Amino acid sequence: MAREREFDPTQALDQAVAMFWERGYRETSIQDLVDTTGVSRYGIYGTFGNKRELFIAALRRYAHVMAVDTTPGLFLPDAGLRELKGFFAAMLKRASGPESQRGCMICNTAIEIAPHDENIAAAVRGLFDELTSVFTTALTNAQAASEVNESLDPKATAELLVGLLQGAAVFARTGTSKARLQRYGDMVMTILA
Amino acid sequence: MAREREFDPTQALDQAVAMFWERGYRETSIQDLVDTTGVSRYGIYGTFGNKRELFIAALRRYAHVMAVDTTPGLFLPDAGLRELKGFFAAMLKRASGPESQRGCMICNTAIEIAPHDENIAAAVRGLFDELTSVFTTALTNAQAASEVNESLDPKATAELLVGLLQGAAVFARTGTSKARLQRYGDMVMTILA
DNA sequence: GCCAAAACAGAATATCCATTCTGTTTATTG
DNA sequence: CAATAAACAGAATGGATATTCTGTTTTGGC
Repeated sequence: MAREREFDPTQALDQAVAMFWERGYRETSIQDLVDTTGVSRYGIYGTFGNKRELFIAALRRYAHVMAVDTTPGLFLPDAGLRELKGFFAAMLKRASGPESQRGCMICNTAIEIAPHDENIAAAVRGLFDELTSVFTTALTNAQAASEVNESLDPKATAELLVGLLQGAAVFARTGTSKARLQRYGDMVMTILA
Repeated sequence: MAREREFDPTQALDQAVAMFWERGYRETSIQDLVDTTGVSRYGIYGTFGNKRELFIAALRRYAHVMAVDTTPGLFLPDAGLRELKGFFAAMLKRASGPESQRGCMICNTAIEIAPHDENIAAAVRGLFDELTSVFTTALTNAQAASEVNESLDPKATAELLVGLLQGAAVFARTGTSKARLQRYGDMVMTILA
């Protein structure tokens, strides 16, 4: 017995993800979100609480969409070199495309907010840990299949790969050329051989 | 024939570097700089122009101090694996210390400002290029001395190392443990062998 | 059709910020 | 010592921002 909501919260959240991802937290105002999503201030505050909570929801949504959208196979227990390659290829393809300047929202958040907000820092570390864990599994499987150099410690190598991914995200955000990013991706696979 | 300046511009710039490095551009106000440096608004605007110009001066100063302070030998034409190792060790030591949350000012700038300011993006790319060039020289020398795997392409490997350094900077900014950063540094050297 | 609950648009509030302006102080030059 | 050029402290300006508040509109149940 009330007026019904005029917007779809998930769609609005996705639009917020796009804005926060591209411009960062500080550079995205509530007014920007109102203008872009068409959602009223009332709707935003009523649905998401405040700007900080909306940002955290957007970060979670980003991580989830990224995991599911690109190479879902990587997150299965039998993932191997194929899925690892696919994941890096997908990330670098995105980093070479028209949305390249967005980089990686987790990386951007790590730099912009993590040092000033311990909760967000912990969330970012948690996301890095999850990725490390998934990479470790894939590397272990790949070594069992003799697809990856067996002298590499899987966990330490997984941590290195997460670092390499962050490096690529930084490069993407500065407008690094497609050729260079491609060379970078090739080198990542080379060191695993 | 006038009143003399009450502050040392270089010292003030170094204090500005510390603030911008730690908090970023947006989160550092002119008032913060006035309070911390003790320099009047008049002095800041008269000496450095405006906030953006001051930031660019601080970024240049940072890059210069970093190059000179840590492992100056790396920037000489006969640098080799020893200097490369020394540089990474120095960077990771800093990333493990009390100022770890600062990360790397170039990396922070790449994320926070480069996508919205093409001049700064170009400056950041230029700094990455310089580092890549220095790493390439060191890797070439190291290969000639059989200290580094000779099947690795020096330039592509140098670009990978710059990416690894950015990855470490991102980790540092999220409060990653000392042990993990140490393991990361060890892995970097492992892949060169 | 009427009422109450909830959503809407946008005004109001209280800060904060970069930059400029004003009046004052200081030191050098003549 | 007087004049002046430049530096200082801090007020003023103009604009932006997150959040709250107000008055209006909508809708489902009676």
